Amino acid sequence: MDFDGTAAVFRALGDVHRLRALHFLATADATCCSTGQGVCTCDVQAMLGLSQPTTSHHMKLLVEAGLVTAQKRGRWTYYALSAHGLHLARTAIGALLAAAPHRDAA
Amino acid sequence: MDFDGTAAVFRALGDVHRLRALHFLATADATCCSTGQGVCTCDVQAMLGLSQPTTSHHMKLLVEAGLVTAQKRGRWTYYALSAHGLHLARTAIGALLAAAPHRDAA
DNA sequence: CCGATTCATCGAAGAATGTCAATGCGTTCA
DNA sequence: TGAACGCATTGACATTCTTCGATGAATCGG
Repeated sequence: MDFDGTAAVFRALGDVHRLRALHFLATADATCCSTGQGVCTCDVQAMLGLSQPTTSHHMKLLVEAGLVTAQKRGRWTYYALSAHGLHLARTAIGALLAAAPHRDAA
Repeated sequence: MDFDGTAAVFRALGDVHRLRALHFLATADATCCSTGQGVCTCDVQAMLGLSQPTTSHHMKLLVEAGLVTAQKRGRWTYYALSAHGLHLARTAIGALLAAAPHRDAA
């Protein structure tokens, strides 16, 4: 098991703003930014209410963790969820959950 | 969605030593410590190679995150996985993964 | 071209985290 | 009762993280 890589993914998930950004990417339709082509940095920034550099920093961390893909098109950078890091996380959680006492599985 | 609680769980998961401790709890048989009654702090400490206070600190964080239960029996504190936090984490991952593009072309 | 726009990077300040040595607390055993 | 044991807490320190303002790089419109 790749503890270092898995811990890095969880560390990226362990921030409220990043978690909110991921949830936003999961539920946003394409008609957000002025372009209507996807979710760009300014959309995430407006949703989070953080400064632009901070938003950019968080998105970079998510990309590095393999949770998000970034695609630069013209002036805008569009983000989308990536299954890479999410799979890593789910595998680890699943392995632990399989060994956990599933008594009150609520 | 409870972003704060979920982020707290992920933050607890985002450390190599804590991840290793969880994996240890998931795979350890009861014949570890001198007592043979379960996994105690000294077992985790020996496995991690950290100091006793640091180990205790990590285990406390895991308990607070709902990932581990602690039971004090005599002189020893026995730990076990808890489904509580793990379910929170899996639900969040599942929601994101359901919205992620699941074409594993790469 | 020139200005405006979108975003990334840099530098710094404050907060949070990981770590250990020293100490305290409860339990067990002689 | 006293000594040893297992563990939690405290205090301190170094590292990392979060955040922002200022600045730089690339792109589009006029």
